[in-house]
Amino acid sequence: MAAPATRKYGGLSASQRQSSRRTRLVEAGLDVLGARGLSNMTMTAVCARAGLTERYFYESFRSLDELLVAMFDAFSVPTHEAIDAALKQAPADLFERCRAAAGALIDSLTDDPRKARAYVEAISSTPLHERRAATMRAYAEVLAEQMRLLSGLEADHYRAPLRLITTMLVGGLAEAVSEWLNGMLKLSKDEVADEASRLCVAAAEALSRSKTTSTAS
Amino acid sequence: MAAPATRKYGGLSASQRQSSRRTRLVEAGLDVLGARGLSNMTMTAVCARAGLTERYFYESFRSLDELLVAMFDAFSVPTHEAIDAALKQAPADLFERCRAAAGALIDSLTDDPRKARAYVEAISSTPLHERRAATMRAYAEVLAEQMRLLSGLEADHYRAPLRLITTMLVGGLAEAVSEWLNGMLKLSKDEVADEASRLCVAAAEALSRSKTTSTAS
DNA sequence: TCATATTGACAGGATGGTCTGTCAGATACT
DNA sequence: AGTATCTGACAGACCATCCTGTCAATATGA
Repeated sequence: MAAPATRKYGGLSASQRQSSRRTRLVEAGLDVLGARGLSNMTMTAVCARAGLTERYFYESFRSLDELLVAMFDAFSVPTHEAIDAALKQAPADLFERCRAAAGALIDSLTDDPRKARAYVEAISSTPLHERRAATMRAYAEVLAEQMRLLSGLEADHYRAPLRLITTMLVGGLAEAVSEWLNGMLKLSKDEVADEASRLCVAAAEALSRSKTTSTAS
Repeated sequence: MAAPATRKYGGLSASQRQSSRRTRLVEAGLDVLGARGLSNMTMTAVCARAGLTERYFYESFRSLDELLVAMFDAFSVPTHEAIDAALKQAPADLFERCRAAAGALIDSLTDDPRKARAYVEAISSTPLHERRAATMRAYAEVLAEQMRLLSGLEADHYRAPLRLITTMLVGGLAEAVSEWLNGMLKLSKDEVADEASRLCVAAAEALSRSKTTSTAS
């Protein structure tokens, strides 16, 4: 009985239309999450906001959690790219590189007010919490890499402590940004990035000092 | 019509019985949260676990969120007390005091396996997230106090940066403990506490160095 | 032993959200 | 224009949970 059909519509192919709907749902999700909070973010509300029927929800996502993950990626991926780009341009100095990365992170997170709200609210979702943990681990690894390269922490016995320290620094920055977004920290963007980067440098120095017995290679 | 009645039952007064039920609900909440996760923690499940009818749930709590907050307090209060006690005994040295506090925190969190699970899961709840934020602020303030006293950071212009740094350190420790509980960090309890405390000392030193121009009092 | 408080069990309505199905109207290909 | 596809609107079944009410069984004090 002929091909399973796939016709142009509104000048768009079937897959274009589908991915456009998906995008609309993700955007609507950000709107709803920002405006009404996570507990009021239901499929019904998201679909209404997107101007789509619930039927189309299942076309792109199997559950709200899947949408949540897609929303997270929608702003965590660009953020990650911004950080990568900033790092590529920064000079080979630990403080400068931390500054560049932290600045890129904060800028990326604050360029869309919805992101800020989502970033804070998002933690209150179990699947997102896991996603967030994975992202944090990745950032911690990037930071560890920088420290290894720029502070001579190559030795193997640094691995575990370095991992702990970078986890703390990255987690700490996340917490600080969260507090800053809530208006609890009376500092400018730049000051936040500055202080955080200084702490990274101090941490690297402390680490290289603490095991000084076997580092004079 | 006599008095509104209040009779002993099982050797307990009315208020004793009520508070006992409340305790049972909190305990059951910890069990359910630990065993089945936050999304499966419903009133029905908690009541079943507690061996109480849903009617009694409303006697002590108006909503699941209220129970969640009570559960949080049930282990955050003892933890806070443990930290206070540890700080009282510790010598007047920043590293030692950080070590004592961090050790007390970790010990308190790991003495009951349910706490650990709850600590990780708990973040995925909006009301708890706020509670957590308040607790973190309190811990950050305690740490800031220690730094001020023991590292000569009394000057007023330290306030904002110090607050940022302590927020990062406390938030970082929380993240690290969370990762450690997940088995992502191959370190012993003591090593975690040691490294974290060392980072606190390094942070204090960096802070006092960075504004050295006006500190030579 | 009797009366009354207290309890646990259960029933069931109310609510809110998830899904699936139908259908008329709009759009595009021939 | 005619036909087939695609779309959005709606209806409503289904389900889980919340929450309240009733009631018999039990424990207590008099």
